[in-house]
Amino acid sequence: MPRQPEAPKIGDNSVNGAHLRAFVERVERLEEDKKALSDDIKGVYAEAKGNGFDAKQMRAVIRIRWQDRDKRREEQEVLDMHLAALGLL
Amino acid sequence: MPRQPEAPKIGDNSVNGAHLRAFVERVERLEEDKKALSDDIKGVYAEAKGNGFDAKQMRAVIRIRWQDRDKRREEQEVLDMHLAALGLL
Amino acid sequence: MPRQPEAPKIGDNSVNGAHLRAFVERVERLEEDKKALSDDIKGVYAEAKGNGFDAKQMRAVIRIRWQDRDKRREEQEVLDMHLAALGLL
Amino acid sequence: MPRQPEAPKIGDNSVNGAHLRAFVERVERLEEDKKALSDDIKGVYAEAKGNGFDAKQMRAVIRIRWQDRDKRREEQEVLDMHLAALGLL
DNA sequence: TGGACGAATGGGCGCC
DNA sequence: GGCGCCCATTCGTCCA
Repeated sequence: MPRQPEAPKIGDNSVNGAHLRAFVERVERLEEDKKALSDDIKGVYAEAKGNGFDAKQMRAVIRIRWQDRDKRREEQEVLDMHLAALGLL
Repeated sequence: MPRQPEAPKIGDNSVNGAHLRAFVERVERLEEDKKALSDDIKGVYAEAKGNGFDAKQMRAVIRIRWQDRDKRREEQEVLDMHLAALGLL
Repeated sequence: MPRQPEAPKIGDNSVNGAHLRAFVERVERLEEDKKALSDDIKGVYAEAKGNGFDAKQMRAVIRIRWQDRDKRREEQEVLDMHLAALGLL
Repeated sequence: MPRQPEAPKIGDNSVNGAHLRAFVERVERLEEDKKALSDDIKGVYAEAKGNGFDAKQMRAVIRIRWQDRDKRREEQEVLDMHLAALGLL
């Protein structure tokens, strides 16, 4: 018998609601922080623009650097997989 | 003559580069924090799921509450405008 | 007066319907071809698996090679942008 | 003794590598074709849009027709099974 | 207003 | 055979 997560039960409404509310509020709080960071980032771009830099260029640079990091990590993974496949890890 | 921000000049390369680098790194730092928050949010959804709540529903709830807040604020603004128009504010 | 694309007019129903149908059928045909390719790809992975290769590893390799190509293209773009910013392009 | 596919052996590296490379390139080729088709599909949607049709609606239509086709096929299968059960097929 | 970006949904896949 | 993860596509939002 598949044990799906308990559906909300009558009688548990209030406690359940409180539980749900807590989760919802945690998410909302985090989302607010996230939005604040987004605004900060925009601010930095605006400041950079005021100093003669182009946002498009900056984004391109950042993307490259990001890809570099990702690529390094992934290459490491591939290497590990190959080593593991050879029984050397 | 409209004074648009100075384009990068040859000869300023090093100082300019340092300047650009600073902006780039500030953005990258903020982006990392933002990503961390995104992950936290996912964590909360996962935890909620483990307690029998559905992420999709939660998102719907959060969207509604968000709209409500916006609506309230807007209504407050309208009210303030009316009061101001009546010289009561 | 903003000229938004003509809304379907009463009386044009049949011609309009024929027009829409033509677009829909073109998309459907292309989607079928695409699905066929997806199946081919699965076939190749299956064949490779039959020869002792692991799909996960292959995917990792392909992803890396793909990133390489992308990265090259993007770096070229960044270079072009920098050159353009210096008035050298 | 169950003959599971040979794991890559040390000493077979080069031939193995060539083999793997062949599979990888076949996949990459197919993926490119697939991407080309995706782009074609986008092109059709763009063209339709230019003729006043909405992509979202078109997608809905296509989805419905797809489901219909599936349903028809399934019903046909059921019918065939019944006919076969009656020795009429 | 169209394009770019991030988030969200749905489907495919392997694991248990 | 169900479950959770991962990827592809799609949808909404923001900026130019």
